[in-house]
Amino acid sequence: MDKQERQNKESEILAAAEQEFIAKGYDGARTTSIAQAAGVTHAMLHYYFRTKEQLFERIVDEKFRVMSQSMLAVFGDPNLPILERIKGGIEAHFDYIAANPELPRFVINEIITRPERYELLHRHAGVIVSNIYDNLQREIDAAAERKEIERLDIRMLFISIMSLNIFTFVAYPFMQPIMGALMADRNKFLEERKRENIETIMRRIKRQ
Amino acid sequence: MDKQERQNKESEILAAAEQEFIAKGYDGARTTSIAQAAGVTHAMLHYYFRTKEQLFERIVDEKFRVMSQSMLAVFGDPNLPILERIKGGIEAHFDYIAANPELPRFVINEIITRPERYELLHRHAGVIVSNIYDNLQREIDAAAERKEIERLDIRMLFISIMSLNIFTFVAYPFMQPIMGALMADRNKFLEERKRENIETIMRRIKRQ
DNA sequence: CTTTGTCTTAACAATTTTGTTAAACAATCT
DNA sequence: AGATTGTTTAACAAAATTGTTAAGACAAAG
Repeated sequence: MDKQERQNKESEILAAAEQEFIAKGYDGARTTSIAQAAGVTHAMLHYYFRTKEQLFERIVDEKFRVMSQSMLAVFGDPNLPILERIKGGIEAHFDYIAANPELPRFVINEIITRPERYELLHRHAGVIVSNIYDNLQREIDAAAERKEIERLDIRMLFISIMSLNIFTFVAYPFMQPIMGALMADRNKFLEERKRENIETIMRRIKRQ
Repeated sequence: MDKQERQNKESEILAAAEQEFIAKGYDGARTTSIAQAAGVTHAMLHYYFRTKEQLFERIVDEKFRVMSQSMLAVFGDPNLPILERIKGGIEAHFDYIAANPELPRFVINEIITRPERYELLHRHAGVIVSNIYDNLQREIDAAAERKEIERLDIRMLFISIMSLNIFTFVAYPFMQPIMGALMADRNKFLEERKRENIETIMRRIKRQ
């Protein structure tokens, strides 16, 4: 067996584990199911990753990283003028979540059911928060001073953007059947929803 | 043993089960832990509720009902003028979730990890959606015709309101430590956040 | 005060699930 | 080839967890 095949097996287990853990959570996931889905015996899974716990950590670390990146995306391109920058940030964040629609729910659940892991995202996110303060808040204050936009707390805006973008995906499965035609075509709905989120935030920002 | 004591035991088990299921999910919950928290032997738990599954269903049914009610609250008091009505709806919904902050996450998880139960909320929520259409959309259209507010799809507005209100609570545990002073005092933050959500939606509605 | 049905306990059974091990097997290096 | 190293398999062990049962305690009703 050559190296490529081995790595292949490892990554097949990881892929199967990701699916299983995201779909069923840590407690609901079964190492035997993961092994079966990956096409290996369950002894092999333990050979490669030792324990369920360790396998899970591999997935969680990866997902926390992606989640942190998605949050960074909200802050957009610093070279653009403030309104363009925020608009681009919303769009980038939306697209990021669209590419990983199950990410937020997984991460939030993980944090709530196992708070000890908290700190990992905390460390990642700590950097983000510094960014918000040191850069964007100043810029917003300046623009507000020039009467271009409303005076506001970037953290509140950040929460609003995350709310609007993330909820769309987290709640999709249970909103879809009660929304009729609006959500029947997923791609069309997501396009409309993205526009709606941008519009909502832009109106919150612009001076009336 | 009289009836009251019996009912007491039953409701103690239910209370303990609610806590455990919400905190750890179905798979993570342990019937022995529930029994212990309720102060009964685990055989008693099985005597009263037969299986873990049946005990869980009792909790889920209750939570689905509360969730449906909270969604209805969004539509506010039909006797008020449209802007007042929507503002009141946002506020009522926010307060509803504030009183049951773990409800949305629990319900969404339940639906996603066990889609077969889907239909329950679907049936409940179907009624809601009829309400939206037959009443509020008409009223909004009329107000838009009179140039009082923007023309918009009530379903999109509904999603936005739910997003802003629910995300606040679902994400609280992982936003709190990265938000510093803003979220340090929970009650103060929730008040500010409620105002912010109302402001955000009102600006989306009002004609510019 | 006996009968009836309900409640309680403790021990146990069945199953599921994670994890281990020893031996077979394959690949690689000298 | 022979030794060494790493991989795979099948069977097994250990633990946890849900659920059952038999025997008896207890309260309520006749």
